[in-house]
Amino acid sequence: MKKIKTRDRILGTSLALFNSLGEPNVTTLLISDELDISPGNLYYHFKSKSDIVDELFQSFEAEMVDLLAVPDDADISLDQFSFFLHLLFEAVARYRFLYQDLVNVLSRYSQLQVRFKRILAKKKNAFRVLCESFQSQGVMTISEDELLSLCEQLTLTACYWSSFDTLSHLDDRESVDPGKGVYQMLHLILPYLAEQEQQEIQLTSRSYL
Amino acid sequence: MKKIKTRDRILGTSLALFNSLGEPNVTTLLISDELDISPGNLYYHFKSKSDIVDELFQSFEAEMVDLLAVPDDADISLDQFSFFLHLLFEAVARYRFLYQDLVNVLSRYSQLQVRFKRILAKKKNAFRVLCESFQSQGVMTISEDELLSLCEQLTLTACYWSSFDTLSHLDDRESVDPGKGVYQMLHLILPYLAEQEQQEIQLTSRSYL
DNA sequence: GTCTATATGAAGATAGAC
DNA sequence: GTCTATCTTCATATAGAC
Repeated sequence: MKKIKTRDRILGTSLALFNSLGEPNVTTLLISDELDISPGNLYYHFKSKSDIVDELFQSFEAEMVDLLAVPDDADISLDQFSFFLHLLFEAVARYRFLYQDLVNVLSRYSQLQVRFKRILAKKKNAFRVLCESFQSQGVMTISEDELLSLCEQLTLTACYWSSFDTLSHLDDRESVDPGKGVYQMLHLILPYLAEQEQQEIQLTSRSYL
Repeated sequence: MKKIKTRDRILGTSLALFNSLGEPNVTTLLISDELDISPGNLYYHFKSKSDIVDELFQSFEAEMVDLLAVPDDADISLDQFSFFLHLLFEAVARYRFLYQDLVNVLSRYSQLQVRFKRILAKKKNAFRVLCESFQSQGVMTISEDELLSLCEQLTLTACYWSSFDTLSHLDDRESVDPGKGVYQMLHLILPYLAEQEQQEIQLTSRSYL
């Protein structure tokens, strides 16, 4: 029976509450209440609420940097791409409190702005690298203009899909299914794929619904 | 020299502040300060802050209902569609405070949830009707699955483009250019258009950048 | 209609005992 | 490490004079 450190319990509970209620609606009192510890105790471990947000963001950042380190020389298969999308949506969903009130969060924790933008740029770049890999394999045909627009669209969707999906069921905000997001993303690249791959994607993507 | 009623000045200034600073960051004190009136005066005209939000939402709702009343029997040209998108993005931009912190706003003003969802459904339906018009004119070819996915994507983009774009320049939040949003939207339908219309769209859409 | 003054309450944060 | 008690700040909102 391992005892989890209070510090880590605070982080875990904060993340869960942020995600389900929205970060601005979660007070330090609510966090400590949920953990059955005193507010004072919470402030013994973190000198401010923004320190909690900071540390959660750092985990998010680390996960994303790790995930988005896409090799730009290897040939990526569509299966690998789907898997990548799946991991991406799961990571975003795990930290969805950041995206749900993005403008608000970034304006109140302004030190996160630059770092968030950097992740966004990495994301867009990863999509570009992946699409270029598809192109060089002859699986994708697309003009430069359309490629830029597509990558922008993929990035937008990767950010906001889970928030958009949440709108459909604002009541229970606990569960998020990344499946539909992956489905949408695959359908974005679909028109630019070769005949055979289109059929392949249409089959596999359907399983995500 | 027409004198604008204080009540309307409150609405206008609130909207401007909400859009540029984010609704949660705008206090009633800030609004009255900006207007050089006393907080008490503000509360003479609106019994609570949520009444201001409510009334702004009502204007937004009215504009959207008006705009989204797309005739489902007429043939819509691509030019008309572009124009429609332009109006749509302008309307969304004018009330972008709603979208920037959507989850937060809808959770704190829960009476808006149902109404917002209704607008969202209308939006998606409008896109569907428009695409079906394109299909019946022989301008667009698309399968049922793809059409659903496309309409979802158009709706998502119509909601979040301006927030996404804002991320690129979080410093000056006053100006929003709907052009790039329209460009993205046109590129979403592009792959499903007939040869000739593709070229047409590529030309006109470029002018939006 | 508009003001000043003030009540109320909540959230973030600290001090000091155990 | 954890608690209780308390402080500060600030936002919403009201009362009553002009």
